[in-house]
Amino acid sequence: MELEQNQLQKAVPYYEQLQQTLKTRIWNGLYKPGERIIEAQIAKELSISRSPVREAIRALINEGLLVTDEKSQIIVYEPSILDVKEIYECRIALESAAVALSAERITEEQVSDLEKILQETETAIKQGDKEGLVACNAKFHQYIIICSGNSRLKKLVDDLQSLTHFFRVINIEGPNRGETILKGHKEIFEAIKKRDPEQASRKLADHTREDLANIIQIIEQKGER
Amino acid sequence: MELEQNQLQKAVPYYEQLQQTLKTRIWNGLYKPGERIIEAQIAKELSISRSPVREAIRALINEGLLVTDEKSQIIVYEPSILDVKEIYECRIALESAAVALSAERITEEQVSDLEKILQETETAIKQGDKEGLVACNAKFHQYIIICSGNSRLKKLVDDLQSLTHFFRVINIEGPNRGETILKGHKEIFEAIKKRDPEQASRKLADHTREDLANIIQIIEQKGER
DNA sequence: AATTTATAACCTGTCGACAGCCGACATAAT
DNA sequence: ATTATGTCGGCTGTCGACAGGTTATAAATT
Repeated sequence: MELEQNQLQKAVPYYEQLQQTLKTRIWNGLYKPGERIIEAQIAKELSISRSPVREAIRALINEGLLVTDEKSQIIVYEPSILDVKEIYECRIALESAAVALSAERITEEQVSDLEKILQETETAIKQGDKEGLVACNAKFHQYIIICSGNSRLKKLVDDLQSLTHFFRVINIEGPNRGETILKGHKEIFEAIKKRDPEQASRKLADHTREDLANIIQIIEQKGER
Repeated sequence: MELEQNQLQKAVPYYEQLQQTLKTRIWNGLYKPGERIIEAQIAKELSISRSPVREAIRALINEGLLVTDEKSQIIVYEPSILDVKEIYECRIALESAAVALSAERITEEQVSDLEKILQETETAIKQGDKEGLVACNAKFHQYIIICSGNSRLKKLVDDLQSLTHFFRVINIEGPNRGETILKGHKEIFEAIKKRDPEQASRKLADHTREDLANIIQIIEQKGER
């Protein structure tokens, strides 16, 4: 039967589950940016000991979603404009290199997978499905990295991913964002399909810089109110 | 008086000290690649409890110097040729982006700092000081990242740094390596000095690819014996 | 001798406890 | 009233202990 698991999985340790839990709590704004996080408090809330909580927190610090201040207190990551710029510079460095590799190495099958993602994106836009759009956006970028065939590159991008998530959510705000993003993706896709690393790389960098500009504008706009 | 410290420093926690200790042990080959590492064992050896050891190990896993296998056993990182290639692709992506930024943003003072590093390198070569050469090489690359002014970019490169260390040591083996490396660095330096991001980026990528080719050759050579 | 079974040794994930440090609040001194 | 002193509570870093799952070792069976 379909539901059957063909292989038992070892119990997922608390600290891993917790890492996921905390991550979504942060993403969903349950913990506010700048808010202090306390090991013992979370441990008590979930009726587990501090050890797994500690490990989960350490992992999230590595992901950048939590930050330690001078007094080794732990607070939730607070995006700043400077930081957005830095993160996007990193993404451009990593992803434009990745897409160049992908354009060289991608298989026919992967090309059609990519195309499928673009179609999904189109559907999401038509239905006004914002969450779906964010997901498709992430999926497109992620799949390109996978096609590069470099697992370390993928890991580096994934590490940035937790932070990028914030901005992806912001990024779909603004006039005609869905269409603009899709257009950018299509151009990147075409360059990959033509196996033109140089162009793919440039298109991706342009596209990402455009995202960045949009995000900054929205943040500044919000700040004014 | 001069010796007076104007500010007390908080004690460095065990887990941080230990992280450093373990790192150098791995670098120095005290723990062999592929060798298994056991929390309790290290804890006992150093007469501390498992908690700080655990945290140090987790940190090193993040750096890539330790790896968990399927049974969540912990073993020392084992460089492979595929891996070297992947890591160097990542370095090229990150560092060539960084050097482009540096060429745009570098200050006069930083330019002369960089030049000083090149002079040190020259001295190290003349004196046949291999360790000094490795250090200078690392210093040069690192300082370029700093000049880019992007702290996240720096962190990403630093993360790779722990692994890169292995290969830097290998890289100075081979005929005329010191001179070749220095020549590459000088070219990069000149491009930065001219504030030519495009050229700096290209020179760095070429230089790094050359390092990679050399490293691979040496590794393969060793394998044959 | 080869294979199975039964123990024993080991390791990781988790727990509860304690010490030292820091800040908050309260109380005392000028 | 303001500054100084003292106490309390909270939080992090560290400790030792235990449970459950694995692996290795030794005994038993064929």
